[in-house]
Amino acid sequence: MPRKSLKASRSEKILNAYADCIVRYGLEGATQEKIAEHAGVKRSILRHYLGNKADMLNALIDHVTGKFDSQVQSFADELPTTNRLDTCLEWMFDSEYSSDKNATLALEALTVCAYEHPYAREKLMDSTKQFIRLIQNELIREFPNASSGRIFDAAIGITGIYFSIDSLTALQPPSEWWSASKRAAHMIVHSLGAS
Amino acid sequence: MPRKSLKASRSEKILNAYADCIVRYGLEGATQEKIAEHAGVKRSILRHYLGNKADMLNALIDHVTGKFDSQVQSFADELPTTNRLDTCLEWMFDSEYSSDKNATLALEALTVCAYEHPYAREKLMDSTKQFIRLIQNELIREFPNASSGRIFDAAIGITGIYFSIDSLTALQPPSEWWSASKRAAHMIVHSLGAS
DNA sequence: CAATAGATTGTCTTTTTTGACAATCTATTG
DNA sequence: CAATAGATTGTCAAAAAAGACAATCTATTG
Repeated sequence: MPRKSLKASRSEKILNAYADCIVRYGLEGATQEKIAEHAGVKRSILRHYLGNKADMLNALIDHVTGKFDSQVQSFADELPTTNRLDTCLEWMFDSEYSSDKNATLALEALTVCAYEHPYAREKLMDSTKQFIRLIQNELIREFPNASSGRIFDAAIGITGIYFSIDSLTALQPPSEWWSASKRAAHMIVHSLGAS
Repeated sequence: MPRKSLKASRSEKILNAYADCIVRYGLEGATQEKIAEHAGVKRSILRHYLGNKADMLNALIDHVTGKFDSQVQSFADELPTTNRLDTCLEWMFDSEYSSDKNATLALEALTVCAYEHPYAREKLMDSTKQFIRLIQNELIREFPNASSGRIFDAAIGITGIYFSIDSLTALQPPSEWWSASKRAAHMIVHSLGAS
């Protein structure tokens, strides 16, 4: 009888706009006005679909972490059977291969609310761990004889380099910083081989 | 005849409070009210000493980058003559040795305004470069025969690992992540030695 | 077509944040 | 002590942001 709900698609569009805004203006700089403008809808719509400010933030946390997680998952699924580790680093540190860099940036932008927001802290931590685990798995596959400790250290290092150069995007670093980051990640990999 | 100005000391105190606030609440979440409360002064004082919102932001940019730069400088100055590189990594990745971690965190919190604020972008870029250069210098001292390219790659990697684990502070990562980061940095160093 | 449930728009109020400035207090020096 | 220049406080107005809700429009189905 009624008309079919647009809640799913509208919420998706709004939350994507929200994520874009926190990357550009910061978490508290992402006002409802700006979000609505980015999403191309009226501000009243935000409330209609996502509730008040606190509700929206919770939805955003789920959205951003969920999006990141699924991207990590498909990233892993699409890795080839051979040369996986090199391909992995290639994709991570080459902008041309990036499906949607904003997922990582939004994740980082959210961390500022972790102090006051335990739920955000947990989810962000989980997503971070999952990404580290992805790197761990690829390292294990390549170096089955390396100790789990060294594998973990390497995974933390490579992940850190990636997060770092990614968050530096706002400063518009020269492209050499990206290639240097990639080579630094390779250094860690080689160090694993020379155990 | 007049009374002596407190501008320097008051501005310092206020800007430190401002920096603390952007670390905790984000750049746009750091309202004048909160800054004043953290600094233990009335809000009117902020305007008296530092002008309006835009003026305060500019002052903050100078303050944060200046503080970071001077800490990097004294960090370099205090390094011993022997075993410099190891000590360097020790200080970077051990919370007990950290003089004031907030300097790096404030730097990172400021990057969100780099999109709209070219002046901030420049200064943040300069500070980042200076830090990278510090690492480069220590690497060169330890590995004078390594190519400058590999030195740079390693410096970018180590710096990235540091910035990354530092910014993860908000998520309260286990202390093992810090030690793992340190060992990852060492992996890069060792990789330089095995050229 | 008629009824329903949801979509969309518009407007108003309340709260938060910032801006502006007057008024008062206090240290310093001649 | 008296005058000065700066410190400090307090108050009000403007603007920005969020909250609330009524009114209207529209797709869907019996």
